[in-house]
Amino acid sequence: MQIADYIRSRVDFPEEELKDIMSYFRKETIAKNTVMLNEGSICQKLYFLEKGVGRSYYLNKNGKYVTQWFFGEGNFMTSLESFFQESPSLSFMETLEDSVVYSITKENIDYLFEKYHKMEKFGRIISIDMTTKISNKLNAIQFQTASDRYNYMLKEFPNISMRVPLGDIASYLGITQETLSRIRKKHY
Amino acid sequence: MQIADYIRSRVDFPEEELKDIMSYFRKETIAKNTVMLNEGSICQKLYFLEKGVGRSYYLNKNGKYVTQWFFGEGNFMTSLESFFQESPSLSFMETLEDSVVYSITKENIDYLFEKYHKMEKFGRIISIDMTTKISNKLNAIQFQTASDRYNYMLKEFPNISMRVPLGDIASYLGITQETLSRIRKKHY
DNA sequence: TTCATTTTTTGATATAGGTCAAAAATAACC
DNA sequence: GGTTATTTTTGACCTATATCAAAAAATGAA
Repeated sequence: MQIADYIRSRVDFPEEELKDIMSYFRKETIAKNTVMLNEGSICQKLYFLEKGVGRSYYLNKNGKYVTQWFFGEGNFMTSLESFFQESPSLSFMETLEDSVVYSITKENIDYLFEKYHKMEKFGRIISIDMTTKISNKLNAIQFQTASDRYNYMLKEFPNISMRVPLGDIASYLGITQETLSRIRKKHY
Repeated sequence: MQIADYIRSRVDFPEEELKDIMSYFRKETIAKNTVMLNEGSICQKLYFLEKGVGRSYYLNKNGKYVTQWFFGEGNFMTSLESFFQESPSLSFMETLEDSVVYSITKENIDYLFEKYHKMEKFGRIISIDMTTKISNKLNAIQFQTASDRYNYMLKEFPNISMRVPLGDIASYLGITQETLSRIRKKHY
């Protein structure tokens, strides 16, 4: 999915505004397993993932890496609070495949928010979408068995579940990798 | 906390804009244990809770009511997707105490979003805040023991934890009420 | 106040999923 | 292509928390 199409699908910008907005995004290619953001540093960019997969994760108090979120094609990828509040990130962010992204800086997106009323609207709509998605995860995690959680994963990230390490998925779902392995076996 | 102060704290509206915005909110008093939104119906209003406590909850597939979120004084209260996407709500919403709220309709808030660029900004900021909060809950729930979860609850909702039924908190935290009761006992 | 209802606590037992350890299967690299 | 490193699977055992049941405490209505 192209970023322009994605934006258009959410807010009907006049074409010349969209063109201007697009000019602030920079295309980048990022190799597999590149850590794009470290814990403690401030997230400098908002990425739109055109191709590839990424995840955010953090180091929990038992010294284990826990996946917080997966990012697939056609989605924005960032550490939301760190980027928007310019605060030290609590999590890491990395690519899990060679990826093609479009990135924009905080400065530029703020400029666009100021410049275009519709850009703010776009920001609001995207944020509400994100809230809904996280809320879905929460509902899945909170009261469901390990195997229900895996079904949620398959539904929410249909084309990611088979492309990323099992351990990353297990920690995302709050179960151990051994348990996930056994679930997959039953699942055939 | 007054709603005007809350809005001011997030975005610096010119006073006359704020005044106009305020005029679209209607003060309401809602008695304890009033169901404000039913599962399946479309959430008609966004509420700002000036006084009282509320919660949203849903009926899970085992026929149990599960608290999804608590709303305390000085916060907005709504079913986000239902209100903004005008879709049937997946959850119920109720007051847990006699409450004083300021409400606004979807139609009016959309009008204000269109009218004031800064209103869109306010909407965006609020949504990001909400995402952060949900994300905090998720991190607490996902990998922590029952007792850690209760500590999260105390921290996130300091002045709510002692005002609402134990069973409502237990389901919010994804544990049984018996377990929560035992935790509270140890807690001294 | 008293009685009925709801909520919370306590006790006994069961179980889903965790932990630890090692084997098997894949993937990465010279 | 063979060797090493990484990831996944399998097995045996354990523990935190669920479940079920019933007593105690708190709340509310008349």
